[in-house]
Amino acid sequence: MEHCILKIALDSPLDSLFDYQWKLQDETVPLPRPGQLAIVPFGRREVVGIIVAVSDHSDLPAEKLREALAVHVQVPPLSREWLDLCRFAADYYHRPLGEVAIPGLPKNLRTTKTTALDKALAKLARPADVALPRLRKAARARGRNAAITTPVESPAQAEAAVEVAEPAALASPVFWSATPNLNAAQEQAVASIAETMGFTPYLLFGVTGSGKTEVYLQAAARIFAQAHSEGPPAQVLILVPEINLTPQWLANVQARFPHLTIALLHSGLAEGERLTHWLAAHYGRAQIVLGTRLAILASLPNLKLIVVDEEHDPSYKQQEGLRYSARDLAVWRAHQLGIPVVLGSATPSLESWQHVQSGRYKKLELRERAVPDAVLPKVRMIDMERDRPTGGMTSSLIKAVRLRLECGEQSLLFLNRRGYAPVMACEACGWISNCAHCSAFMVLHKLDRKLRCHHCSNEMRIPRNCPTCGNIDLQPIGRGTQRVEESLQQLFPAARIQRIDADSTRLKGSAQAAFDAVHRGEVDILIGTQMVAKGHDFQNLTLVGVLNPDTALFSQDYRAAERLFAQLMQVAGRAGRRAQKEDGNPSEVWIQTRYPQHPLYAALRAHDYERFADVQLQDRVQAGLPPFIYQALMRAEARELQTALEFLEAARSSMDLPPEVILHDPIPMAMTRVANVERAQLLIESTSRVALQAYLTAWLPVLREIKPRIKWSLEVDPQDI
DNA sequence: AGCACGCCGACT
DNA sequence: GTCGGCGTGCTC
Repeated sequence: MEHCILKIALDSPLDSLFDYQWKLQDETVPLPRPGQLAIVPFGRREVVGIIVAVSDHSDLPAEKLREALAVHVQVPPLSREWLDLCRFAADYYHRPLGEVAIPGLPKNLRTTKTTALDKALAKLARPADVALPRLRKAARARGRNAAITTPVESPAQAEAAVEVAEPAALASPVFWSATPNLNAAQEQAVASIAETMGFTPYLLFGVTGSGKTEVYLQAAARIFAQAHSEGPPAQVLILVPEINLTPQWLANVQARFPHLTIALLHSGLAEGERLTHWLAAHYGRAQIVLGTRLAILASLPNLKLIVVDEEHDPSYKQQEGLRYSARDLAVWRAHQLGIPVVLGSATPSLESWQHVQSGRYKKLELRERAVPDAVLPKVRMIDMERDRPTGGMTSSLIKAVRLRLECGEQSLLFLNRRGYAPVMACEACGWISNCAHCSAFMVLHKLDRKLRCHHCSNEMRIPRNCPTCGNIDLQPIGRGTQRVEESLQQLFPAARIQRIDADSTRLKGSAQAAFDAVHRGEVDILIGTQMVAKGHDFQNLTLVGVLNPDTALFSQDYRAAERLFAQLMQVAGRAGRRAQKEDGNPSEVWIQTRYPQHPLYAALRAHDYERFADVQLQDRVQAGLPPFIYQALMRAEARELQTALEFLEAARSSMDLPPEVILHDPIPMAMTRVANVERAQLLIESTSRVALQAYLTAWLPVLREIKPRIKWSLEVDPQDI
């Protein structure tokens, strides 16, 4: 045999593998192996693909086959398990394997040039005492948001780890620093996780401050210790919802495991760092991999535990391209490997809560706050009908902030709307600042003196007078964080006010700088969007004010209430993280609302997630909504709305329906037009996940034949409908 | 998705 | 006369 056939997955929407020839050389050159990367000609360009199989025949005529150009022998092959994970995700979300497997790899591995790869491999091979100071320095410069690898190996071992696929065993035992005592519930949770034999999904349910992090870390420590006596060092994957949370997590993890190599994987890394960290995980050298949702697709040869912190968080769902749920893939991956997975939350997703009810997930509950004497903040409603707000703030809330200022304690004001004002309007003629390209308003950004559409790149200078009637008295309507910041400056001229939202943190590192300022006590009043609500551990923060949560109460989106409850519980959790000072004020959460009696707020006031969840689940059963039904959503877009609707109509009638599957009417999307494209959607539902999947599998090839061809996509388990 | 080919409008 | 608009066709 002179040639063999490589079956290769490429990052292309074509749903197939591609066959290439590979010339067999003498015995000294090993045969390509599945999981290796290969450079191949594809059309007129050269791309990197993954060898999925090595075979001796192809179904294609020989003249169509081209030769693979090279195989990446520097990098050990991706494992069978990793390829199976990608294959599962590809099948489940109905995308080609290559579109799942390739984009998850660091860019520097996907180029035909190997200079960056060689550099990274050299870095990994370099003796620890040379590489480390440079990484440390870079990390410090970047506010600890960078690469921190702390190898324990001798130079020789580091070399070995780079050259062979299998990681070298650690010579030294696994250390971890002295740990705080656990309370009984924590101890039991740690024991359950660490003693797990085989696949077990756990829901770690506990309010903010109940010590979930401690449970993850000590469970990890025990798993490291067990693995150490058995074989290669174990790896633990920790997923967090936001990039901004990784520095705080990194500091925690490093303090606990100062001798272990930690890899970070999130989209904020520079490409070089990304490659180094990815390789550290791939070689099994990084024992702790900390990252955002994309880290779920990392190569982890010795994975023994997966943690998904704040598992309810919507950011675990990718909202473009391959629309996967990192949390769901985490559970699948744990199942595949026969290992425990811990989903942690104070406000679990209703999906996970339902899995607990049905016995599929095991609940581990932390009822007390772990810090002795820390008490749950008191939640109060401010009736906005009685106490009319000025500048977005009621007099009660202003008074509360002033009290905290006088005590030298920090306040957080939460408003999930960035910009100065969401709309600008002319009171004389009724003109409003509609975007010319989207069905949305242009948002007023006063500092930039711009009206800006948050959905397309459309910007314009704030008009001096009304574009239709010439009236010079244009008014901002409603308020965003910038406007509240302005009011606060007037109300509290001596206070140090910090705004944290997507606009104020656009520059790299600025978010971290802002959070650091808060931690150092250089900020009195913090105003922010959901960016500040998640996970940050503010020690001196004792007041949380929620300015305007009501809009979500009556939303068309059936998940809005669930999201609002989680968000409010989470932002409430920012208050009173530490033990209450003897002479201090109790931590408080003030919620401005026009519906103080609403059941959602009643549950919140009682810190009663369970009651809230049970009521929601009952509603969902009765209404036939997830998690009791499975959904997929097809979206189509075109210049004309009619074209998109007609396409979906054709799609709907293109195939006979099995009895368990329902197709709804095609409808325009809630935001019909974005950047001059009209969008419509078609909802597919079934009481059976298997029936839904089978239908989609059969349906997709039919859809690809529908003419005229327009842009469309399919999302499984959509979050926003 | 890229990338090229291919056939019709405003410019050096 | 050409630069370039995006329709459609192909990629082992």
